Amino acid sequence: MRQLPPLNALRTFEASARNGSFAAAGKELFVTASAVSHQIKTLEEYLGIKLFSRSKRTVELTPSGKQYLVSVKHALNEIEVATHRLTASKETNVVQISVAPNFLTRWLMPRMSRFREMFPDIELRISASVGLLDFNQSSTDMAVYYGNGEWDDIEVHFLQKVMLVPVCSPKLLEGKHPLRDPGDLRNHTLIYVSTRMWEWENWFQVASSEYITPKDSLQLSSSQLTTAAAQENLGVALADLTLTSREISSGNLVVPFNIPLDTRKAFYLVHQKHRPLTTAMKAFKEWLIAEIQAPDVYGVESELSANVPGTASGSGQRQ
Amino acid sequence: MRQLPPLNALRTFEASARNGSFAAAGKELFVTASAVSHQIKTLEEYLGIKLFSRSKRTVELTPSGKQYLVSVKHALNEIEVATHRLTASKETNVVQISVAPNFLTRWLMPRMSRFREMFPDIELRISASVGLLDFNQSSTDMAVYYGNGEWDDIEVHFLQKVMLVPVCSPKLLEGKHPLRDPGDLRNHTLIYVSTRMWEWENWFQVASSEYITPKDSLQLSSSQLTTAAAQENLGVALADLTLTSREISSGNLVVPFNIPLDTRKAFYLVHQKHRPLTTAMKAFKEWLIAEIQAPDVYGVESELSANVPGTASGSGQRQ
DNA sequence: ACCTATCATGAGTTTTTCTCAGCAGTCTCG
DNA sequence: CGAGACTGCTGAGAAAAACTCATGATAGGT
Repeated sequence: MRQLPPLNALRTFEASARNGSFAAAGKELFVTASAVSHQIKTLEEYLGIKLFSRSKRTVELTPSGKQYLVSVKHALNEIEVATHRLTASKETNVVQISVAPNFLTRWLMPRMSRFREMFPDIELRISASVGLLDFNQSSTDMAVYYGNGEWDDIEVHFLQKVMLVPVCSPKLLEGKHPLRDPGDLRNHTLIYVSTRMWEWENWFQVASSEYITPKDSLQLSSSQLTTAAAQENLGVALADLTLTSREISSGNLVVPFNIPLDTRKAFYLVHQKHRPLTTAMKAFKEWLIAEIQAPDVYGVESELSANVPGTASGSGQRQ
Repeated sequence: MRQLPPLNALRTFEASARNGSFAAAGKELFVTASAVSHQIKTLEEYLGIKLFSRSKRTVELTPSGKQYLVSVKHALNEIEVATHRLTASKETNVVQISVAPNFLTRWLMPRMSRFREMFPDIELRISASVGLLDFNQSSTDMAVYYGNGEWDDIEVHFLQKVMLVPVCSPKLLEGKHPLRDPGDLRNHTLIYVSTRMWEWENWFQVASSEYITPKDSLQLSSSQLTTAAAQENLGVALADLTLTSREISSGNLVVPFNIPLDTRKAFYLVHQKHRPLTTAMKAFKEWLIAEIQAPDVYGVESELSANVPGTASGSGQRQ
């Protein structure tokens, strides 16, 4: 048997806290400020704890109130999302997708137009976000995660491995410090993603070379920025081969050493378990899977051979 | 502005679903079955969706109802836990702890009496559980997790690394297939934890030996069982040195090769972020940290040398 | 100093929720 | 087979909860 507080009072509490005022909360709930005051009083009496500290003109949450609000907000939000999901037509043609930023800008965005051609009726609402999300707390339908694929309580579908290779601007190769073997990197700036400092170290291991302390190093917060920095001739970064295929084939980036580091991480398409997919969701999922298995439009593989050591300097002519 | 369904009706809905009957739900809520019926009807009208399918004598959840129930239950549970946490005296001397099974039985249990001596007033309520838990959904105060320490939104405190070494019964060494170097393991049964099949392979890598296909293999579901199986002379298992120190020093288990595999995983003490700890919680946390740093009571380190290759057969005399 | 905004409180009103009574269907057991 | 025990639905009236209004108090802005 459950022991629950007066639930309607919780709704009033949450609105009051959010608005920072009983009067404002009353307006939102279409009742008078007096009604709000009564409700809060009831709740406080039930709990035996003051949730707001009153200073005759303004109200402010007490520490207990703040703590309680977090959970109440979370719970009400879940109810709201669940109710909306239930009420919303089963056959909407809108799909809300949250995508790992790098995958979004370098893979999905360039292919969006192809999806829209195939499914002009389906509206994709895309947002970028790192890390996991709680499907019970957001109205997001599906997501593209970056990681090792080990997540609980969600349906996971493998999309694509992430293999890192060093990339740099073609100009870098024209400088006085050539890149003939991995050890030559000591004369260059290594660009790190600050949360994944170990990647360069691992790469040197794979390249059967000792880890070198680079001339300079540059730390940036995301792989998007490191790739951009490499392109701006700021040094050498580690980037995924597939995701940078456009820059490589256009000659904006070159691969001085075609030695890939297997990060053991990948991109995955995920969605809620036990949830029947709408037609639109199914269409997106199937398109994504088919598209990712299709041969690369930009033909990296063939181009790449022109950018590996030996012929690398030749590719610099374009830029 | 929020768009919430009638919240009291949700409480009734949840109780009805849980009890599988309006009458039973009524009893639980101290109202008549009629009141329950009215409430459910109101909710269904609000949603525009039937939650129960009525068959004139019994009610059953519709698919939509089932789906909705999951979220409603989750949300109400969170409210209940939060309310209870708020209401409960700030200075209770009860601490609820969820502990990884292997750590519980092999480390915490043997030391519990020491804690009780030091803090006779504090009552520990301990349960074993694998994987993560949601502190917003359970009244657990703290937990000991096994993993890589990368968890979001919780306070994490490192306790102890997990280093795996092969262990077996001393009798095994007396058999006709001695264990002189890792390759000799091909003549024995290797015991695996079924969810962590790769550990043996990694160990052979560390032991600079090729991965061998063992004579037999045995898969068990937890490291508790694999250790027990090794002790029962069923083969060779990988076990954590610290956690099996008692068995090793008592001679029930021996370490044929003192080559540890660093699993990169460890035990961590975790609790909610931003939550002020009670005195009892602080006491347990500090005791645990101090205890884990204290020199091992069973003096494994000194004993161990007697159980490594060369002198290993000698340790078999005890058992 | 005065006007306005905000909140508390208690009495009275409105709205919501609950009970009761009656009806109907179904399962059980003698 | 049929009476009795359950279970659920419904509508009307009763009970409870929620809301409004009036009043008072206090603080901030002008």
